[in-house]
Amino acid sequence: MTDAPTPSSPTSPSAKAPDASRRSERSRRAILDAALELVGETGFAKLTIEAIAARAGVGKQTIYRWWPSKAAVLFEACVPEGIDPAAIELPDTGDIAADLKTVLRATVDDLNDARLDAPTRALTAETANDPELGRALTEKVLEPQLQAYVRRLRAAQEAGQVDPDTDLRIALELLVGPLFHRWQTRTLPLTHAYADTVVDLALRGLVPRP
Amino acid sequence: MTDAPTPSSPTSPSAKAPDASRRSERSRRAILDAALELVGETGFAKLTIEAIAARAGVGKQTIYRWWPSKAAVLFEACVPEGIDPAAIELPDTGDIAADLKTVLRATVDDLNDARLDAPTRALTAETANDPELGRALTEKVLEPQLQAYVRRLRAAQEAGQVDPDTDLRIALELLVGPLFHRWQTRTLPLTHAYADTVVDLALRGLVPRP
DNA sequence: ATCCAACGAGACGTATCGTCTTGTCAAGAC
DNA sequence: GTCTTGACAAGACGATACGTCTCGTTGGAT
Repeated sequence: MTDAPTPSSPTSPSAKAPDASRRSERSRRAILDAALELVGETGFAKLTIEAIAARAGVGKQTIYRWWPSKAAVLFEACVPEGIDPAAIELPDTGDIAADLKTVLRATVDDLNDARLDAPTRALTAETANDPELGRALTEKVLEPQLQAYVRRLRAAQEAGQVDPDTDLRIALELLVGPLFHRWQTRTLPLTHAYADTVVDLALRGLVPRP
Repeated sequence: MTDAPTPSSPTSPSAKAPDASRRSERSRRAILDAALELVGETGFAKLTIEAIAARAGVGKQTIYRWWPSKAAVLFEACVPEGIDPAAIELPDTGDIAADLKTVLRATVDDLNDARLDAPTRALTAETANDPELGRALTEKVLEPQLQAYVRRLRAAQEAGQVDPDTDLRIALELLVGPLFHRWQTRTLPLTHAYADTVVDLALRGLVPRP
């Protein structure tokens, strides 16, 4: 925690400092691919660092050197690094209800996709034990998407389709919260019809009062 | 649920059938108490069967004999068996908005209570890897509460405070979904003010149209 | 061309798993 | 009152995965 490996950087909080410029991209990709394969085959609970290393044809140390946990590996495998948070944009046809239905239907499709569902559930669950992962997931994935909702809702607000006094952050949660709740609890199926109804109900609460 | 301990049932799918009538209630309580203590001290991830057994002064086999997983132990420790699902009732003062705010504020307080927060998060997370636990949690804890919401909303519907065409199951999710979303993602704090705003926004979408 | 840290491989000690064995004990059977 | 039975506490056991640590080897930086 307190020692600096290279004398040039005494402020480094972490113990060692591997040289990223010498890192093997080939090994990195093999590790991420192996992790994705294995999590699909055996699930996250049975996923082990040793199995990832074996499948990737890689020494265990190479994994431990660059990632703090198997969750971090899977996170990087699922979330491409080079996404620009500001580039995420919701459609804007001028009809807020139609646009929200389009987006929430797409979200429903994603959550029903087995390939995305398993890793997403695993990572979401792991945030309960791994606050650092939770922060990364929120910052890199969740918040950029939520901010896109806020921007779209603000446009609707300026167009007079949403009550000007409404807190858009809460408005957004009124839309995605129910979807998220059903997905997490598996109480009832996630369908396009459900997404549409949520939008209709939420919007009736968001439109300006006469 | 379906097995008979006496050898008269050869169709029992499981291997053995321990005799529940000879079970030691003393050991059972010691195990549940130890599990609760340890999960508070070290968290669910570091909770082990061996540690529970040691703390409880119990042989490991006694745990393996009666519970399938550490999650099942914690579940039983958190959820008293003798609760009547139908006995859960939301307040009904005739004012649906006030009643919902009362209940959601109480839920906020529960979720902010560290003693309840840790085990609840652990169990919720574990459902991603343990479908059986998820089913038990839904059936014994979640659904009884959600049904209480539905009953209260139906009363409001019959009193003309909620649109008669509204699907009450989705209405309920519009209320609890946002709370649940904030709790899970830890994006923003859960406050009474937030609960109130959610109720106001949701209800404006649920009131009958003029 | 040289250097050196990352690399693949895997040995190592530790921790926990879930099963199995042993002797003790209390409740029901006789 | 004695006998039988099965849960119990304790812990040995082999298996598995952890995270650290050598080993040579190798490929990118200079």
